[in-house]
Formats: sequence, C-alpha cells, structure tokens
Amino acid sequence: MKTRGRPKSDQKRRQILGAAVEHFLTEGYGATSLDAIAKTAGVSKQTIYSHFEGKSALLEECIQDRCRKGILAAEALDFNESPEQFLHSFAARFIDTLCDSDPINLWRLCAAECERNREIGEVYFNSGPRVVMDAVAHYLTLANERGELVVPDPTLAAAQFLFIVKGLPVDTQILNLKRWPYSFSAQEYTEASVKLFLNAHRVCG
Amino acid sequence: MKTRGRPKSDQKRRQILGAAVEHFLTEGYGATSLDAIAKTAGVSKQTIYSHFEGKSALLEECIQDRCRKGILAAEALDFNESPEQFLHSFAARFIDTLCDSDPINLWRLCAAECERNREIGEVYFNSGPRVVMDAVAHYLTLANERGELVVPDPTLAAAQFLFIVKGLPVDTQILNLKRWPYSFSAQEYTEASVKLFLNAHRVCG
DNA sequence: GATATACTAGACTTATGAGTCCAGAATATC
DNA sequence: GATATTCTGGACTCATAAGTCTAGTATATC
Repeated sequence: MKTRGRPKSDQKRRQILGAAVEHFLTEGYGATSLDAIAKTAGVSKQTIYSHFEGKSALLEECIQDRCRKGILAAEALDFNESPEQFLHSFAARFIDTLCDSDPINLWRLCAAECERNREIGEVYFNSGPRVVMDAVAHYLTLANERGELVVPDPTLAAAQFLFIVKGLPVDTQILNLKRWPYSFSAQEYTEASVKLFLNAHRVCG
Repeated sequence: MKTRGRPKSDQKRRQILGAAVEHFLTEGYGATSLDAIAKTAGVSKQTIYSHFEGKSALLEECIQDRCRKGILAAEALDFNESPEQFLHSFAARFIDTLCDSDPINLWRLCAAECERNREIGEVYFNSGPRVVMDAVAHYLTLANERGELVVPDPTLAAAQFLFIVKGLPVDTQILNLKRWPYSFSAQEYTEASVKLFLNAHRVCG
C-alpha cells in the first residue's frame, strides 16, 4: 500500500535519531536543543517534526534505539562452560560493556528523565537489564540441573550476581570521581565478587 | 571580628537552601528556576545572589547539605550483634532509608549533573556511600577478629554487601517502573542477599 | 544620628529554545 | 505532465529563565 507523493526518507530518520542520541547522551535532555540536533543530523528542523511528535517523543525513541544496540552480545555465550569460566568471562565482558561512556550516560539520562516520562524506565528495563538477567538465569538453571552449582532460585540469583558485579564499578563511573576511592582495584573487586557468588552456591560435598 | 552594617541572615540562608533542595529534588536542576526557589523560600531573588554565587553553586551546597542530613543513623548500630542479626537489621534499615523518594531523587540529581560539575560526585560519595561503607567494614573487621566470619578484606566485602543489597531495589525505584517486574518480592531479595553473603563468608569446619 | 550593609519588589536585559509558518525546491505516484 | 507529499532554510512567535539594576526600606555598627 503506497501513498501518493514523496515518501518519508528512512535515511533522514536514522540521521535524526543518531544525532539526537549523541546530543542527549553527552549533554542531557534539558541542555539539548532541537536546532542542535537538526544541525548535527544535517536536516532541517521541520523534518524532525515530520518524523517525530516532539522533543519528548524523540527522547523515547532514542532510548529504545540505544538499548537495542547496547545489549550485551548475548549470542556469543557458551552455556556449556563451567561456572568458573562462564561467570568470570561474563562478569568481565559485562563490566567492560557497561562502563563505557555511552551506557553510563544512557543510565544517567534514564535515571534523570524517567520520573517525568514513565515510558522511559519501562523501555530501558525491558530492552536492557531484563535481557541480561534472563541470560544469566538461564545459565544458572542449567548449572543447577547439571549439579555444578546449588541455585534454588536462578532468577533471584542472577539478579544478585549482576548487581554485585556491576554495582561498584558502575556507580563509581557514574559519580565521575576524580580518582579511584577504594583500597582495592576494579579487577580485584570483580574477581572477588565472582568468587563470592561461586562460594555461596558451591556444591557442598 | 564583626563587619559594619546589617549582617547576612542565617535564617534566610537556610530558607533558600531548603527551598532549593525541594525544587531540585522534585523537578531536577534544569527545570528549576531561581524565581521559583525565591518564591518558595519567601525571599527576593537578589537575596539568593547575595548568599550564593549562582545557580550552579547553589546546587553544590544543596547536595552537600542533603547528604549530611541523609546519612543513615549510624550511631544506632550495635557492633556486638551476631553477623545474622547485624547484617539483617542493617540491610533492612539501609533499604528502607535509600528507597525513600528523597534519596532516590538525590541520586538522580547527582547522576545527571556530576558530569558537568565534578564536585558533586565527590561531595556525594564522601558524605554518603563512604560513611556507610566504613561502618559496615568496621563491623566486618570485628566479626572477623571474633572468628564469627571469614573476611580477608573487610572494605571490599562491605562494598559487596552494600551493592548486592541495595542494587536491585534502588535501581527498580530509580527506573520508576509501573509494577514490580520480578518473580520474587523485595523482602525475599533482601533476605536472600544477606544469606548469600553470610553463606560465602561463613566459618567452615 | 551617621553610615554601611542586607533585604524587597519588580522592572529590565539578554539569550535561548520549542514549536509554527511559509515559499521554494526535490521526489515520488498516477 | 499533473499532483501530492517531503525537505529545506530561515523567519517568526511565544515563553521562560539567568542574571543585573534600581529605589526604597530594614537593621546592624560606630
């Protein structure tokens, strides 16, 4: 079903979305102007209004778009690895992904705006954290069935694992501290956290 | 050493700070106007500029002020309790304190603004998280010495404990989700997290 | 009482930005 | 080629807000 006249360009739409993400992430919602987005996108302001309802709707679509792209490459997971292997490599990659400036700024943006726009929190949670949690929970279910770990509630355990691993490095990054404020290194923390988790769930002979 | 003329009123200063905190926390930095703060404080705009350098400096002082007041009542801790008692009650109170709308909004505010104002992150960390971490680390040191728990690095372990306990409930609150998205309750999560920690650090044999 | 400073109320400047409007050029369908 | 729609570029409206200024009043010290 084609309509008369010139069709809207998907190319332009992507340009706008890309420029908007860039500005929103680095400058925040309030400090970003549509004129700036238009200029960066190489597009006239009117075109933005032709593709999106307004600034707020544009933000929602940006979050959605960015979450989809930002998901941890879950396809590369090997669910047959031992708990030690799997959780260590998962933790390392998870932290590596999350502590980049883009995901950090995305979280800042969501945290700041989701009080005034409730869709944002939903969109973020469902396309980000939820997916990662499900992947870990799936592995823990398997490990439990294989008798490698004792995990009565894999979903709960997955949440615990992710929060203990990400909590400190991510919060530290978010606060933008001038220097690392702890007596231990980031790597030490990650490894200790994986060990803590394994230790708590190990099979007692 | 008194100066000539009418002295600046500390009362006015507190009024301004109180009103500013209120607006910044509920509306965010960008959406708060100095006119609104002046009106709420019952003070003229000029008086704000007489007490503070400008909007940005006012924000810094607000964060500092709010952190001091928001610190968990650490004085009521009983370091002689058993690990089970201490950690359970600590976790419950910690979550209770953090999940109130004020601390949540304070975190949102810090997260959003500390990229553009690096002092904010420092102030927040030192007057908030640092203090709580130190208290827990102190208890874990004692418990380790008493042989109740095996805790090689109390500071690191304290961080792990706090992040596993707070992570899920706080993040959920921040994202402002419409309904609780997990298969377990918040209370179940907290208790399971304390147990996980105890289990990993328990004295074997 | 003289003087210096704080405070008020509101006007004022300046800038910025969301959203609209329009005339013309580009690109699609019929 | 007629027609419908998009895209452009810029002008335009309207609102808001940071920060300044001023004239008058209040409150402190000397």
